Amino acid sequence: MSDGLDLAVVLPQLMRLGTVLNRSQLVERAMGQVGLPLDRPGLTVLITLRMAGQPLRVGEIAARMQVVGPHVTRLLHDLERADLVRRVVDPNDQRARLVELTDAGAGAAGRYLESILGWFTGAVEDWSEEDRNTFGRLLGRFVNDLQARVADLD
Amino acid sequence: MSDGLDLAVVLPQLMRLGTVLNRSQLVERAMGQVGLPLDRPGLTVLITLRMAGQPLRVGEIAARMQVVGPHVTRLLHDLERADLVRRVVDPNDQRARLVELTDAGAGAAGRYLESILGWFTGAVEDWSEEDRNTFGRLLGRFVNDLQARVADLD
DNA sequence: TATTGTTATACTCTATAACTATA
DNA sequence: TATAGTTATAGAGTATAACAATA
Repeated sequence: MSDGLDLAVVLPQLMRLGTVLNRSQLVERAMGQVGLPLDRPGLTVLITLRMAGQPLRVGEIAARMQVVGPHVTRLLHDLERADLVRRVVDPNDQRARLVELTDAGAGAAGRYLESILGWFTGAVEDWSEEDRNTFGRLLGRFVNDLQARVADLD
Repeated sequence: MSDGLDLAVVLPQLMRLGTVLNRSQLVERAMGQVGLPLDRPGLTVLITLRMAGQPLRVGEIAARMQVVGPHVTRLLHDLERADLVRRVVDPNDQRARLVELTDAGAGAAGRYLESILGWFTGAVEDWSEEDRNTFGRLLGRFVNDLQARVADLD
């Protein structure tokens, strides 16, 4: 009932969750369904752009992915060669580049998102609507609290 | 209120959670507090053994970490050189090795766990006890359901 | 012949440092 | 001088393949 007891239960769950999300062949499976082979971080770029709903600067993509700039540059190189994204000069700042999805890229990102969403749907489809809502609310709060603490470390 | 809507909210949260858990300097900070520098997967081995509460075979450690055997062998090499674990032949099977924590290893694992647990404690210390319990319950169910689905893919 | 673990090697992902170009 | 991005290089983490020892 105390904090310590709760956390002793929650922590292993979180570790397992991290493993499930990162190490399972979830992304590879989605690639099979979508039929467009891509490396994982490249797919993350695509999904980041898709969820943003607008072109983003290279630096902004890096910030949202929580990786470092040069890494994104390399990923964009491959995505551009595959004609999934396009780099255009930011009209407001000649130094910056705006990265936008091509039609092919937007389509692929959408299908990937659909595939991954569908996979998660199965995990909660037997839940009551109340449990789903409660879980979504508490999970959001938890992630926010964790992120705030991470931010404090800087 | 529909499945799709819930998931559209939950999925980004999960992605953020994965980032927080993996990419934040959580482990590095714990190392600073504990004062024993270690690489992340090596620490995972230590914690895996500590949570098991008993010596484990190399293969069993790999299974729990969801990595491949040879990788664990390499990690154990370093941990053994640092006198944190010890490999003994399994009396029941001469092929197998039982890996056990040394006193130093058990101490370090305990301090690491304490440090990391303490960090998470802060994230939920303002929550009501009911919310904490509910969250723990639903999170456990969610992870179980996800893992079951992952297992089905094999 | 199947299983446990090890060695050797290669691949994926990400970071750091040095640089170019605009501001 | 500071900022946006790129290029080149290095490092951490993990996988695959080939092998040795025991079952």
